Amino acid sequence: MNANLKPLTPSLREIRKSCRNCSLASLCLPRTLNDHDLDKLDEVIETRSTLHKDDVLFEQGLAANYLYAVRSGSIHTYTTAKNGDQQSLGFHLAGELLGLNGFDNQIHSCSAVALETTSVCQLAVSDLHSLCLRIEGLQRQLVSLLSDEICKDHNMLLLMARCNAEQKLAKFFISLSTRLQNRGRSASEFNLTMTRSQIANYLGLTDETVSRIITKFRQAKIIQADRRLITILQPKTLANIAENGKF
Amino acid sequence: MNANLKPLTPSLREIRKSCRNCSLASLCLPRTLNDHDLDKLDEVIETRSTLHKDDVLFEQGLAANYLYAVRSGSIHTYTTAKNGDQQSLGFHLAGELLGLNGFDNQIHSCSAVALETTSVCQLAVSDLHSLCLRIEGLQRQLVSLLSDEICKDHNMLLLMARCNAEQKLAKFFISLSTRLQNRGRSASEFNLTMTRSQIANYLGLTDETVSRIITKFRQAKIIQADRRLITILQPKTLANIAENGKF
DNA sequence: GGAGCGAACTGATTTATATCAGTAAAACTA
DNA sequence: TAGTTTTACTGATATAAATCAGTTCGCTCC
Repeated sequence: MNANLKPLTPSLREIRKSCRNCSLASLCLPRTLNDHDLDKLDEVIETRSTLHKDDVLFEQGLAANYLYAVRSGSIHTYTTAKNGDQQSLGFHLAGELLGLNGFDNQIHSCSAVALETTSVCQLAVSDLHSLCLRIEGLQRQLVSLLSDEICKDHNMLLLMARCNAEQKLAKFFISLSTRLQNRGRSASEFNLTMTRSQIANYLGLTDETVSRIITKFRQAKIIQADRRLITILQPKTLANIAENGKF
Repeated sequence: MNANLKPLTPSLREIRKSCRNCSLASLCLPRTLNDHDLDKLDEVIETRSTLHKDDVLFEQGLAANYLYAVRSGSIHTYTTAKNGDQQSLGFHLAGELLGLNGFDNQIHSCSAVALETTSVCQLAVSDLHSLCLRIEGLQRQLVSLLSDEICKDHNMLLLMARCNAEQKLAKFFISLSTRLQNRGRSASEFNLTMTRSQIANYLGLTDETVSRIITKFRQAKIIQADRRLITILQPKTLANIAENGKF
């Protein structure tokens, strides 16, 4: 192959600098942006070098200057209390944003760590603010995103306070399944990138309880669970458990 | 007294239309606003007629067109799940904002009801968006507010998942005390505007547990609690319980 | 290819909180 | 002001999930 020919797949450099070519654009970008606006965005969005498992994206207590979008892989966020207690806050999949808390040159209120080999885009908060003044509708989009995040947190509070362990796990699997499906992945079969302990912490349970519920679901043939590989066999039953807390 | 003299206290009409005269301005307005900017804000901020106990400010499922600030009194927000489960999301005191979720002409994801006679200011979301374009720094302030709200929710998740009943109550009293103090009220003595049931729901507990913990605190002389009137006798012990979960 | 290690699972037991079942005292209301 | 309702509290009991104590299964790494 002639080295002078433009390669069929875009070069790394081109990927780096083009939101237009990114398969995630429809997920993380405002729908209303025109070509000109996209160029403006492209100017300020950077791609971090690849993160490996356990690499830190940002750390609680340090300055929060960027908004991040997961391109591929997955990121775990968690907060640490004064007394050392840790609380998992979320698992962010490809196409999802993070860094929405601790905005505006403030300080990160949680840490973010890669669960696997992961690539992220980042956008300086200061750039974002000036872009909002130049791109019609971007401000509303941003406020909308933040507002959505608050709604998600409220749902999580409902889950924490009012759901039993089975409901929590059912809702967790459904959420993963739905989000993966929206990203064109299988809704019924997927690999978990987090440990049982991390799931337990996220749901306000212990490892043992998570294990037991998974076993219970497996025995009832609602899911298959071979280590990290999950297959949802009865989505309707799972949805029913998520609603009513028993089966 | 001559009726033609300007009254010393501003008329109701003046209060209604002037953020500058509002004692809450320093709490709910951006610090950086100059006189001219304040005039712009005054143009679009409205005051709702007084709400009485149990009056609905907004309802889950309906269009969310306003951002609200509590002028006096207190507001309870809660969300209702599909299966009818209710989860209390917060108690909003004078000077605090609400309506930060379900922004941008979306739909309210929670309901808001007055806990007592309450007066609120409201600002149309559409006005807010155009103001952001006209007032330097307001956009950052708004994003910052939303971002703070997310941090608060994350703290609440930590409380739900990792705190025992005593810790939850201790943190609840400390939060109220701190917020009231910031508003110039007593940090050690205050009247609750919510029932034990509402507190219990908010903290993910039952009424009985809340009653028992309050009794325990009272017997340990950490607080006095005469029905809704709370006096904090040992703030340090309370802070210690909030940290460590036992005393 | 076996040692070592962490992750996942399982069983026995404990415990914190929920649930059930009331009482008492405010707070309405007629 | 008597009657009713709501709110707060208390005791007895039940239970879901935590804790404690392992075992087993995959990996990683010499």
